[in-house]
Amino acid sequence: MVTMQQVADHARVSISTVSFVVNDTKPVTPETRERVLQAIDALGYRRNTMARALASRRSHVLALIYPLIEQRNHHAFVSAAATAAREHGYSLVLWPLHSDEVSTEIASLIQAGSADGVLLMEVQLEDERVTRLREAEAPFVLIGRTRELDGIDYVDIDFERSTEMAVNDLARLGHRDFSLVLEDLSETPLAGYAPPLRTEETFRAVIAERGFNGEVFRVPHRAPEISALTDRILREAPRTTAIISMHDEASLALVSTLPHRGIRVPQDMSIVTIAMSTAIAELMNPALTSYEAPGWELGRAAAEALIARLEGRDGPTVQTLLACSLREGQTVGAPRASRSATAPA
Amino acid sequence: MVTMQQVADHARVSISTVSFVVNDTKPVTPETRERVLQAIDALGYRRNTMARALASRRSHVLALIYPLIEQRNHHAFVSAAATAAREHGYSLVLWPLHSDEVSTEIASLIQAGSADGVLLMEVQLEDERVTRLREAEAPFVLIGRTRELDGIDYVDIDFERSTEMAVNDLARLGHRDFSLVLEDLSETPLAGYAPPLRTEETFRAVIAERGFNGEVFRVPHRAPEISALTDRILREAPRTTAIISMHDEASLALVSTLPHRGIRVPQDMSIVTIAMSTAIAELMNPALTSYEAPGWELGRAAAEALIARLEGRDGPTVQTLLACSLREGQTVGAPRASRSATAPA
DNA sequence: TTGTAGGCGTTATCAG
DNA sequence: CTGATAACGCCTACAA
Repeated sequence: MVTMQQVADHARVSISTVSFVVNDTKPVTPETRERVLQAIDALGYRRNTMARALASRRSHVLALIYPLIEQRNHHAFVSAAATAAREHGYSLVLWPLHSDEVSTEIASLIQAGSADGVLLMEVQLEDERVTRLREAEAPFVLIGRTRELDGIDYVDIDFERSTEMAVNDLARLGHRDFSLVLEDLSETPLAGYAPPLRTEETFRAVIAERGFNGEVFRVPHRAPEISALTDRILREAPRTTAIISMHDEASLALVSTLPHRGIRVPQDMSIVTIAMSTAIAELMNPALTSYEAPGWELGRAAAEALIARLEGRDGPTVQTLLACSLREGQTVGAPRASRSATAPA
Repeated sequence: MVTMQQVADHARVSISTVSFVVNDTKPVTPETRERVLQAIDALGYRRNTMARALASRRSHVLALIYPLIEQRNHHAFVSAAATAAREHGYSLVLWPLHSDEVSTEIASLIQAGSADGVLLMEVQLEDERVTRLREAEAPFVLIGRTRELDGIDYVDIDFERSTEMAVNDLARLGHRDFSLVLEDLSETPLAGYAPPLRTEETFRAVIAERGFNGEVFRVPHRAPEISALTDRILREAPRTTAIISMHDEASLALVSTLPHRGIRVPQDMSIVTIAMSTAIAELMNPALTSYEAPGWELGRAAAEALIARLEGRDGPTVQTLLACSLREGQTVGAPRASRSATAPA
């Protein structure tokens, strides 16, 4: 391993001069700088990450804490965060965390100096991890939102706006009778997960405001309930002409099952999904129209917000909301003029 | 921040003694140990990661290098690797790497002491990154296999065996006429990606050995080609009664398109997919029968192999192959006794 | 503009 | 079994 001292010797300067040019922290004459640079090049010097971290008290590591639930598509998000981090000279470590370790592990991560800051995903409305992070005075950025948001940095999907867009886009085509499909997380560790709650709330508000009809279906993550959904909607909300779904599995099931009930998509029923991975939506036949989650942008925004916080401790609170963007598919059309109840097969 | 020295003072021992109990590196009298432990507890001491790394010359970090291609489902794999790492006192950092940075970045990662070892995924048959890693004498484990494997640690899916299983399972039901669908990566950065190559080779061998008929279809990752696949198979390999697919998008397209051609799945055509994310397979209607990739096991095995290599530099080469496991769906059945060509719609 | 020297918090070697 | 003490490689006042 090549050390700074060796570079200094080779360039016939002192070790601090090397440090100055490496970190660009103090002015150095062009000639000296050049000599140093050449020495660095000649010797193949790399400044030691750990020594730097120790001396500067900054690890240049961001920890991404995520639960091991893993049903969703966090891929774009994680990649984007890692990429952005690296572009800024940071690295991203994955910190899988079971719910029962939260209290102990989360503070120690920072106290041990393993990371400078924390990215927290799958945030719940009331989230113990946030409490712990504040207690530990750890710099952090949420991906998602807690209920209480005073002075908290976060980036999140704008579910409110996305839901509104979905209803409005469909209304523009003439739809008046909606069904909303959500994941029922009530019996899972994600019980307090905000997106379905926010979406439902917004849905009800928009529906009420515009005088539409809207039914809400909460569907757990179990095969039987998912399979039964199609018939359930046809039975319990027979007037439905448009389904808005935030339940990936249910969306797919609907698209592939409705035709078997004699209901054509989109002629007899429109379907849109919110925040689904487009990769999957596009694979369906017909391709699902979806409001795509801005995963990549969120990941980047989160990492950059955290770095900004780390580098300028004072800055204003970052509270970024990004709406989903419409990805046209083939599951949306105008409602049939005169369709009423359609009997299940 | 609480330091070892403070703990030592509090426990009225020397700093080295604290180190001995913290690291369990030398025998200490139960009483002294107890005093130290209590001091640690009382002060809330955490040993500083960076100082330890510097002094011990071991960062306890594993770097997961992955390309930004991202079409696959690496989630289980990454989570498992991160989890296993943490269980062993390591952490996993994500190191996104564009192909043009390979030569410079890969060595510096180790030389800078940012990580002790490297996990490399999406390995190609000839992979420059492997060359670089060897040059840098960086400890590494592949997820995947290069052509040359002497003394190289790797874990990989046993595509050969998985393919064989698929053909044999189908043959047992009476199938004799197969089509194999693969991703055509020839124009992509993954051109030398081994799985499709190994699978094709095995497929041809098994087919030949057992005297079956088999056609191979290479399908790029573009919508038109994927949509056209169904008709292409019906046209070019009309006798096919069973399709084996290692192309996720194509698998989905086949399942949802064949019925529109008057071909029922599985009565008229069986379909199995290899190495697809089960999560998706199960969403289809009918649910895809699939040979599921052991993502979680691979991730864990890879991390543990690397750690073993780091801790006992000498150990034997780890070369682990894990076959996919059958996940029954509803897309496989016996072939129709007397089906011949079926005309495209 | 450049150099000197004292940490940063641990580990690890050697005495005792 | 316990304690000094010298690294580890770099950063950063402070001095020159």
